[in-house]
Amino acid sequence: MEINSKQQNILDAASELFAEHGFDGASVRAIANKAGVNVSMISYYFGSKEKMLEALINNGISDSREMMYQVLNSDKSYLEKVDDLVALYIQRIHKKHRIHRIVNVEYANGNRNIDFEEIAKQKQASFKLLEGFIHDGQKAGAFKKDIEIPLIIPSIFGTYFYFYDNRPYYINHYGLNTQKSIEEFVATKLTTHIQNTIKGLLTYEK
Amino acid sequence: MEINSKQQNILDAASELFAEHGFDGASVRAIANKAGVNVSMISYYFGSKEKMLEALINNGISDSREMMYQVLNSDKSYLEKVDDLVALYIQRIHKKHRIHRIVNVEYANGNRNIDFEEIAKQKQASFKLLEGFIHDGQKAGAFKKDIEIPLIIPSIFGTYFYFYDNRPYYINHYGLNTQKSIEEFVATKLTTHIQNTIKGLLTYEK
DNA sequence: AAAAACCAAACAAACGTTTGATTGGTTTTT
DNA sequence: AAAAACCAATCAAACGTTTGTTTGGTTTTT
Repeated sequence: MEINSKQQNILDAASELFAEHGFDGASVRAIANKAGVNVSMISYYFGSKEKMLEALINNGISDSREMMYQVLNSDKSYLEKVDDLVALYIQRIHKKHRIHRIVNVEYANGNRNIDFEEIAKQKQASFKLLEGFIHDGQKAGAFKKDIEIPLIIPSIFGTYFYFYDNRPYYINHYGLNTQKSIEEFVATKLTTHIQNTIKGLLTYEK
Repeated sequence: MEINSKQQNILDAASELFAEHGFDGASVRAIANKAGVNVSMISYYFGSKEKMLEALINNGISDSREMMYQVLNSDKSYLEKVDDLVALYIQRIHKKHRIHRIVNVEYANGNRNIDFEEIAKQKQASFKLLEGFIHDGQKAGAFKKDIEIPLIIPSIFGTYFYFYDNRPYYINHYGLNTQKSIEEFVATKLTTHIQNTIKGLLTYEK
């Protein structure tokens, strides 16, 4: 499905309102209003509210394998690659945090009949890449044995999302008054924290 | 506000449906139906749907300081205390994961006018305890310097929630076919993973 | 002039809430 | 101790509003 600029306006508005209020909490009228179009345009362009959500998801998620390859095939050390990988993950998820949030919620409750197969495939492929990298690092002696690899992604993305969900608290705690200062915090302190967490996990021996 | 058994039935039903479908996605009729009461009982007992949510939250969240004291005042080593602390966190959050999920969502979007002050106070007190513990461990040389302490909680809770949100994936990956096997996985592999993550974070030197 | 884009209005369905009546049991008055 | 008053609990029905979607017609683009 190709998306023209007006359709993109609608998807952008929907993305913001879905992320903020949830699918059920964001009415088509509110979305149309925010996008500056007539309510009926949503059905006209997408068929229904639910299909609009599907279009939103399919348009928003992009493959990350290409960029992972670049990181993994550099000539840096294993631990430096961990840093780069985490930074890449956070950067990508933060850029599209609204859509990731929506996908997460809708995937978790499974109420909408949306096809998540394509996303599941990408996740699986991305995981295989990560798994191979960890195994290589273990063989090379850079990482310890006994790592629960499937739980690494939750540690990275989960930390980010929990931080983001509790933004009001951290904005107050760190004095992040502008959008820019939040961006900076994510790119620096939060990213560094997660990098240290993962490097610690991969090297920590009881 | 004191809660009788019938009111508790309603809150239990609401807890399940809110966690599954979100506040807007769970209708009062569905909740009343699940609880086996008449629709009007919700307004009758709680005043409104939103006030029921407030009662649900206030009744569900319990103070964790007492149990934290016990862990922190034991005669174990710093790293053993980290293990105990993480296990305590996960155990408590998992026991009431529905309510924690709801609180997280509603706190994040801030659409409902619910008073989160009491919860914020508990979080802050709990954080101060953790912060003191980390500082002590740093002085004792058990933990490294330069730890972003406010981000430790996101690393613990975030990992758990991301895992829980993506249950379908992990159920398939680990073959967790029964509720019991999920409970066991959370108490063993997931808890161990998070313990290792935090211990790694606290001791990892670049 | 045919096709695509757009819109105000209307639609049935679902929403949270309120209503007025009824119940069964307790308290107060006679 | 019988009669009257009272009460919380419960219910089906209806309230006004909002929901997502469709309609029929107009405007704009090709």
